[in-house]
Amino acid sequence: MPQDSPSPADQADRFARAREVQAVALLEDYVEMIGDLIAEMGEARVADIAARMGVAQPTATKAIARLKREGLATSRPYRGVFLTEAGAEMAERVRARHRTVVELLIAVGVPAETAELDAEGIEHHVSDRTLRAFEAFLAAARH
Amino acid sequence: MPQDSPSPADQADRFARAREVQAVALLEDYVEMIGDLIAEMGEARVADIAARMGVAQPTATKAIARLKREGLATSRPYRGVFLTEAGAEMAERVRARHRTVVELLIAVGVPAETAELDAEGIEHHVSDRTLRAFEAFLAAARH
DNA sequence: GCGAAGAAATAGCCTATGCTATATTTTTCG
DNA sequence: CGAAAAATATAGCATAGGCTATTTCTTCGC
Repeated sequence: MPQDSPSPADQADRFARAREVQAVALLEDYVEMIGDLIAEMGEARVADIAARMGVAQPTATKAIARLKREGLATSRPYRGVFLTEAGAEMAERVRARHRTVVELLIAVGVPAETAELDAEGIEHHVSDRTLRAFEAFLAAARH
Repeated sequence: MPQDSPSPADQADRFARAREVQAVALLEDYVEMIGDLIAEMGEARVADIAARMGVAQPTATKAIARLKREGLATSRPYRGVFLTEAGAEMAERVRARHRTVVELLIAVGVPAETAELDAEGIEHHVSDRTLRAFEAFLAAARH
């Protein structure tokens, strides 16, 4: 039997947090990818964004509209997509977190390929507190 | 520059997998919770399920309808909810995975409370391969 | 400079997951 | 036993995120 079963309210809070995280996860993925595309190719086109996200082009267009609504990106019709300052900041944070999660997984014995695959979903749920613990663990592991 | 940047197709596959995972995550959460409720209280009522999930009662009813559609649970109007064999099996698997994820997080230095909070979202993205790595790591850590 | 090709936007549809408000059924108790 | 209370179901709505089909705009090449 679990000796520390949480109260229903606590548990509800946990699920509520997981739901909130999930709501921003997509934004994070798009923002990071747009940052990648700009870094690699000089610009982020809707078609490339859609291809990398593995979605149809109108789906990407709709997501970009949401990014604009949330102040993370800008774009003009038939032109490329750009990140706002807030968007670029988010992209950098997400990229760093992704790297740390992959490294942590590898450090505890997950094969590199699997680590990449699982990190894509896991990273969004890694809180700042947990991220710091991961960094400390990795620093210690590196002596 | 990232020396191992994945092909757009590979990356799209990763996102596709993350999306699939997310689609079953809710089912897993409900099934696990229904299992908990039956174990603790002898039965799982819609109102209790809703309270623990932190959602309105009709939302829980709708989710239960989906569980029934997917062959994971059964129920009759105005009566409790029960798990099918498949549902019970899923509940056990999810519960074990949850425990392992929490333990792993704690083992790498995450505070217990934070571990519980983050595990709620992380667990769904932990593949079998990664779960086995976690178990091996924990076994080694315990000597 | 103009027509074809390509890229992006728009229209319209679907499912999942939330919600509130309201009906219905069951349970409880005076 | 019958009415009030509690539990559950249903109706109806919203948003997010998918899709295909179609329109509109830009770009390219002759």
